[in-house]
Amino acid sequence: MNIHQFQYVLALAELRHFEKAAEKCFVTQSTLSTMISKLEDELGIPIFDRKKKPVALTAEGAVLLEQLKIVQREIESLKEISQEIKGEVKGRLIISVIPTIAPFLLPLFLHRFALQFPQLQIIVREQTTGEIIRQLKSRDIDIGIVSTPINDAEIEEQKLYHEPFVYYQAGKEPPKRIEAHELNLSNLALLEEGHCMRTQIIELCNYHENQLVNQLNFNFQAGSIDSLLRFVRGNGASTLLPYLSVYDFPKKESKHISRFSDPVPFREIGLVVHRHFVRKRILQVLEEEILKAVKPILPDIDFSGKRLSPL
Amino acid sequence: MNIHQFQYVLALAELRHFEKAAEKCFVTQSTLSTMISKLEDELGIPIFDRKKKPVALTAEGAVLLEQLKIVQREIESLKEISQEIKGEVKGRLIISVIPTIAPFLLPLFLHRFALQFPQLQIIVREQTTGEIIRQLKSRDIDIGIVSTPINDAEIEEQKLYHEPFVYYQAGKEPPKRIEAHELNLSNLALLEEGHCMRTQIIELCNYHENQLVNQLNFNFQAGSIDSLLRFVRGNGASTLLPYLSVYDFPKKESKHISRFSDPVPFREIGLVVHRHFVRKRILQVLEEEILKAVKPILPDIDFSGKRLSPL
DNA sequence: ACTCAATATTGATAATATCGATGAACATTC
DNA sequence: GAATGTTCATCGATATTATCAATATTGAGT
Repeated sequence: MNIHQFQYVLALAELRHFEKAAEKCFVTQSTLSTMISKLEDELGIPIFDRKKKPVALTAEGAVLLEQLKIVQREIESLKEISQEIKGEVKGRLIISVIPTIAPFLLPLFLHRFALQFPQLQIIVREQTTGEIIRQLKSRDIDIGIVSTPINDAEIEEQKLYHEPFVYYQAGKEPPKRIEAHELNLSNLALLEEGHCMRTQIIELCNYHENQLVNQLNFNFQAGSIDSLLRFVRGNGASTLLPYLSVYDFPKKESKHISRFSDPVPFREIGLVVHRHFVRKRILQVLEEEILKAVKPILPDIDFSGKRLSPL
Repeated sequence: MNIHQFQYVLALAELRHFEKAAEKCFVTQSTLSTMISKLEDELGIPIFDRKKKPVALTAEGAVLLEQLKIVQREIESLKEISQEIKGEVKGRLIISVIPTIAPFLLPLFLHRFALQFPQLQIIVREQTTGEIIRQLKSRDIDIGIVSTPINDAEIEEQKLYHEPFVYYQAGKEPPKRIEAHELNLSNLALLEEGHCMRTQIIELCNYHENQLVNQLNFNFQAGSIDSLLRFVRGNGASTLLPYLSVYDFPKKESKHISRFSDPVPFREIGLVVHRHFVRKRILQVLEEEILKAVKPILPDIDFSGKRLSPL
């Protein structure tokens, strides 16, 4: 039993073809075939059914595969820890950010962050919180930037900052300051289902015993803040926006913004990783860079003890 | 990099002596030395400081060792899963039971349980809940039998049964039935600190707003039910006992027992294992055997919805 | 029956884990 | 301070095994 055999099995399970799997592992088909057979013999269980059209996993093989993936990941972690210790940060890092953060936060820090790890291939995606958590658990992505808390035993959270919501009213100019409970909820437009910001805002309204009423006779499914804003402007509607999305609005646009007076509704933004994520240095630098970029921009509000935390 | 190298490092880290570690791994000292060096080279980090009198881990080595242990455990799990699939149950199983359960429950099922797995070497210990949880996490033991719930993300629980407490009064004969709130708390003796049953009983008393008063001018630290009972009898004191500890009392002793009338205070007993415990079949048979042994003995009380759950 | 595609097998070879023997470093003993 | 013992590293030889190229086998489709 050896580590290569594990890789061969994983490759074959993925590609379902001996030659292709062999190629992926940089060995010949004969080697792959022999080594997988040996592992099966040693475990005493056939992992693959070679009679099926494209080779398929046996029922038992599927169970073993799950454990093999775990073993493989832990061995990867071993290497990553070594690199961390040596101060080397190489390889590939996949960061996934929710759509109500990504377009505003990423430009603020990503470039400077990437410069610090020239050997690291950084891939950034945009996904909803649910997708991010799922993929963190399956270890398909490395780091998520979402609205915390998540409260999942498999996920570790690292608080970053609190981001206030602001009120946006198209058409007219709302007052500079507004109370949360006096929100005008007619024509309040929201993001489509699946975005945590939608849920947060609905809960915020319920908390103030405002009833959400959509007076429009049609429904628009906005998947991003940008798209939401276009809709709101085009229809004289209103909405809530996260602070970072409006901080660089041109003067003309700023007139449509109301800040909330105390207590300011806000959301908490944080980094999330799998419990077994080991590249602590990357996480630390990422946190530092984000905070360095965001702190001078965010308004200086004390959110401690405030209950209007997200979700 | 290979699996043997992992074992060599673990053995050396444990024994801190190349020859002894080599012996443990059934190889020569030269092999062990070479292979460990190779792993260190490949990782690029010295794991051991060979200049120290008995070889010592380097600071970095200590970090790597933790991950190596994880890898090793996951590979063990792979083998265990294979054996489970094949219906083979071999190897060693360590079960740890809290002292207020062990002497009464174990004789009821252990023999029959062991018979079902003739190839399994079963080791049973007695430890407090805290020790059991700690050792489950470090994977030094396999299964715990404790009073649940534990509520720990790393621990999985499996409810077994509810066990009522009874009241024991030395010296005189208490009534057959007693209400929880009319407990005579003077001279109520308890187990020493660290036993969950002690905590549970104290909470029970607080719940009924009884104040625990020890009128004796000395203090006895009882570490087991048996020792507690001897103390109680010798001093005309009283105490609460778990049902299984009194169900086979001789007639003369039974007279000192009061059962509680509804709502009966009770504790919940359950199996606990580490999240990554994979020998599901053992767990299932263990549960079956315990329930088979205990169900005919326990009184037929409906505990559903009762709030006096333990701790 | 023939052909093709996919996997298994075979025999040779290269890589490497292991061993026994020996060397080097260092502490202990007389 | 020379001798001895302990402990780990190193070396050359050997056994094991992973790998390869070539070929056989299997099964499905024509």
